[in-house]
Amino acid sequence: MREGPDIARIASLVGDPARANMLSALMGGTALTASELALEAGVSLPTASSHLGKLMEGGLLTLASQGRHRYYGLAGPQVAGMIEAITGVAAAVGPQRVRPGPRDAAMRVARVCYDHLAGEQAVAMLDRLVDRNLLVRDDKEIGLGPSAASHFAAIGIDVGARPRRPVCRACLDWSVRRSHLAGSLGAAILDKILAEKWARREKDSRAVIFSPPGKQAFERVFLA
Amino acid sequence: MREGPDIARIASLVGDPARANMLSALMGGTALTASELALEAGVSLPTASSHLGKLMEGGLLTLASQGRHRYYGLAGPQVAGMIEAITGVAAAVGPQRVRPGPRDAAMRVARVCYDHLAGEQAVAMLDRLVDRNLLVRDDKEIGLGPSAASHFAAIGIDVGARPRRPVCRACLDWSVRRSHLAGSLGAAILDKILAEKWARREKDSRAVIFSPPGKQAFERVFLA
DNA sequence: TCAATCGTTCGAGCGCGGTCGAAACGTCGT
DNA sequence: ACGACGTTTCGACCGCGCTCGAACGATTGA
Repeated sequence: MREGPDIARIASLVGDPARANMLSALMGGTALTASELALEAGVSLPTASSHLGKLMEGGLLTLASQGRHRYYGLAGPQVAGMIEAITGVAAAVGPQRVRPGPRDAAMRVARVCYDHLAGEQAVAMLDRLVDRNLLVRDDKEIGLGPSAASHFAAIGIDVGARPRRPVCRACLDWSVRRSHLAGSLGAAILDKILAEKWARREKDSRAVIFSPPGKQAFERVFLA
Repeated sequence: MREGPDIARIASLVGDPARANMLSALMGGTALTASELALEAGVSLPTASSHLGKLMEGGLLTLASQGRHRYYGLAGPQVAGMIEAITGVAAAVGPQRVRPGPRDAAMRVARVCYDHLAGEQAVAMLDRLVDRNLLVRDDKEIGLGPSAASHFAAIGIDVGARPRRPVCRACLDWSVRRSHLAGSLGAAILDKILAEKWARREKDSRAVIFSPPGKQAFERVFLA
């Protein structure tokens, strides 16, 4: 009998199919209402509410009440990272009769991870940004290079704009097994990609689909 | 209803207290027998056997039969990483009435992570090895510096000895939130620390306790 | 103030899965 | 060959927790 952090308690929260579906849905990064999550999980509203209560009590979710709507979101990057880690094991261990359908292929190329871009494109982007010395890596921590502020400002991203959270952060990619860029800069870049309509989000999925011209624009700006 | 990797299936495996205890025990890195794991989890032998069967079926464990003993071990680093991630969330989210007892403090300083050293000491060690250019970091991947082979050979570690797995690898530390050194070199260093009796393993725990002279020796060799 | 919508709480049903004792199986000592 | 030990299988018990319908609470807009 060993003690320490109660890992079973956390894991069992994720272990219920309905709750797992809710958490997966929230990995999209946008906070959702109880009704939306009930639909997503395929359970009735009372059942969903009960699950949400448990996830809240477990500290995995945050709640923002706006009028009669109550928006649930992931509690933070650490929780998102855990979900990614579990997803990675599930994907590695369970290719049992689950062929990698077209949607999975799209997910591998580019997808939303909490609030930033993940997948092959995102990993390649971070590599290039480091190569170009716009970012400098030191372990999980990523710093801004000397010319970062002016460079990003030129494409409409103010790296000093959001004080609250670290500007850059590494986040491990479950499909590529290497890091991609998280943090407020990662979030801002995803915002830009969607705002410029370089890519659109697949309905009911985390997949991000680039249009052909959008892909070129993205590569010109971030993979050059 | 979303599909994709069956995260609930994996999480629910970890979600049972008995199985969680077994997995935590296996995070010590050494493979254990069914009886030992039953004792560790506080359940009867038949119950433990049932749990082990499920963990095997889920792909989280490997099995090595040696005579009438059957040794169970974690299936790989990815599984170990997932456990660490869950542990991190549990530790962050559940400081509810669980004060950081003396054992926890020791765990934070140095502990075994699968097969290598983790904790503050391990994080500091990786930092220093990189500073001294004995190792070079590139994302999760860590390479050997130019003088690495001769340096480590001088202290009795052959970095080319184990072909199977990557020599170096970064592993995220749940207490410090930065990376420490995994891979065969990480394992070899832990072996040396224990072989030289610089430190001993706490009974029934992952904690690694340095003796005062052992700590000095360790710091002279790896933190100089 | 009343109706409409969103969400939670209550109560009861019920099935899945954890639990253990007893027995069967397999391997190793002598 | 036999007995001892480690492990798995079988069968039965039992309770936790998921589930939903119905009722209650909350917030908004007319």
